Amino acid sequence: MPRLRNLTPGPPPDLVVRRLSRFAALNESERALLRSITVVTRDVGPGQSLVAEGDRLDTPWLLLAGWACRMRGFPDGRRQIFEFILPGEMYGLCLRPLAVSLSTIVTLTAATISDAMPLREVLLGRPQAYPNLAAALHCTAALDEAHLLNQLIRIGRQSAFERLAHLILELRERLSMVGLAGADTIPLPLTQEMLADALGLSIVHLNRTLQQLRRENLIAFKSGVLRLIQPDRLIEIADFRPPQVIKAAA
Amino acid sequence: MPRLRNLTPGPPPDLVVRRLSRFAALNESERALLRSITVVTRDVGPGQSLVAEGDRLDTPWLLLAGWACRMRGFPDGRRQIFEFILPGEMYGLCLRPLAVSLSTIVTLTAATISDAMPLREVLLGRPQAYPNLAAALHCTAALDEAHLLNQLIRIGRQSAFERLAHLILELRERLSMVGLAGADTIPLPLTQEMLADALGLSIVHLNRTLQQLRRENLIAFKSGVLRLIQPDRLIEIADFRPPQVIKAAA
DNA sequence: CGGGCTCTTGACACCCATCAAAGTTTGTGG
DNA sequence: CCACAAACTTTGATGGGTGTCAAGAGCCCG
Repeated sequence: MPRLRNLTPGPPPDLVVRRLSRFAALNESERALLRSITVVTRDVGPGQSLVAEGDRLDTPWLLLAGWACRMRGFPDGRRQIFEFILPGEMYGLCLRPLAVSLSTIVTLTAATISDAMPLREVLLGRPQAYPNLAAALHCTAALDEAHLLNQLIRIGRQSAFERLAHLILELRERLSMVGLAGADTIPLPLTQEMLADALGLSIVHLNRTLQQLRRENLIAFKSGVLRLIQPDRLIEIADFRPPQVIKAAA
Repeated sequence: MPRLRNLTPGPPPDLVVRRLSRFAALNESERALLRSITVVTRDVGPGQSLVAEGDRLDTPWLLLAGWACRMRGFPDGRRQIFEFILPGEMYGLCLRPLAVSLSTIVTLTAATISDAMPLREVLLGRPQAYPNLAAALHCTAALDEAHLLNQLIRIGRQSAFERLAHLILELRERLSMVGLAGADTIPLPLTQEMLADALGLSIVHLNRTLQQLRRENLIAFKSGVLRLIQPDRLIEIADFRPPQVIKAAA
């Protein structure tokens, strides 16, 4: 059980509403539905499995606080993190009937989750009753896929230096959607091992790459807070392009 | 325009029916619907773009013959292939409304395609009229996702040797679903550059890795046909596990 | 105050990319 | 049908990016 600072503490604000509002303007009943979901919450420690490979994907969940990831492990201990799940994001939602999870979902830090079953009803049962919410949920699904492709690009065709820069920029963008990113600063409550497992690098090399970014005065990273000193240069280095997920018309 | 042998020629048999029948037992009207789709076809040369990044994903297509891929390119010429699209498989199907393609789809060989718009109707309009077909289509979507995760595992955490073995096994499994794989042989109409772009390797290194597999008497590969000499050893080397996509109940 | 984790550093080996050039196959046109 | 050109494959040499091993330093928690 790794020790981890919990850097997204405090009363869970309207992270989810704030995030989904980026995709579509939600009306009052839609916001109320979302808030009703986040009333009952559950706290989970770090390193806990939330969904196992093979589990039925019949219940969506909201991650209200803390970080998690989708991953898969090898028999020999290697593991690959497919994508991070950030505060305010959703997991376990799949519109296909009888869908089964192809990956394990585990918390990386202490976390707070809540059952979001009503959102499944919204999408499958009566989307027309919550049109904007349905559109927003579709957008988040599209973003998920975009993040997976980003991962492939990073790992397949970028150097360690480029990879790390690219991931940092993606995390900044996603955190800013829920209001957790400062002007040039983001919370990053991950160990270097977790970053390495996501980027397909060894721990040692990730550490050196991190230092290279520091040495070139591109970032600062201390006690779970990362500062982007020259975001524009990072964008250039990583060839970072924000995803083309179109905001659905109202 | 690369020169490429077209190794999946001849009259397009019931590839699609055969493949989807693996996932659910199709009734006669479902099979008839599928066959009606494949009557009107279009031939496309190699290297042709079928879907561009940003295109609306409102029309599904069937690839009746030839190979294609989903990919993304860098400004400097690097490119990453996300997944191959094999004969009998589908592309451009997305159930989300207003969905937009996040990748480019291009043919790798000469190919034959057909418009599969009716399948979209089946899923969105009246799935209960074609229950088995709908279930089968959901399975193919799940498989697609499994292949993406396979890619990430390969590229992120496997050596070149393991990667290539793993990809070969995945291709064998997929080709056998449409009846294109022999007992221990599969068609592989790809240049080494294409394989390299999929596996995140350089052409030269892919070539050497291929030779290593040959030298260790694991495969033979000549003029577009690959023979798996010791499939079991390949499975061991690559830690290959067939996807957990459950066959939906009838 | 002690014991795990985590981060950092150094040394070293090897996997893989790059550059360059020769060899081979395939398709095309005369 | 042959000859040529283009694309593809193979090979060698070399350098650099990353992984591995090992050990020490820092940090947080009990």
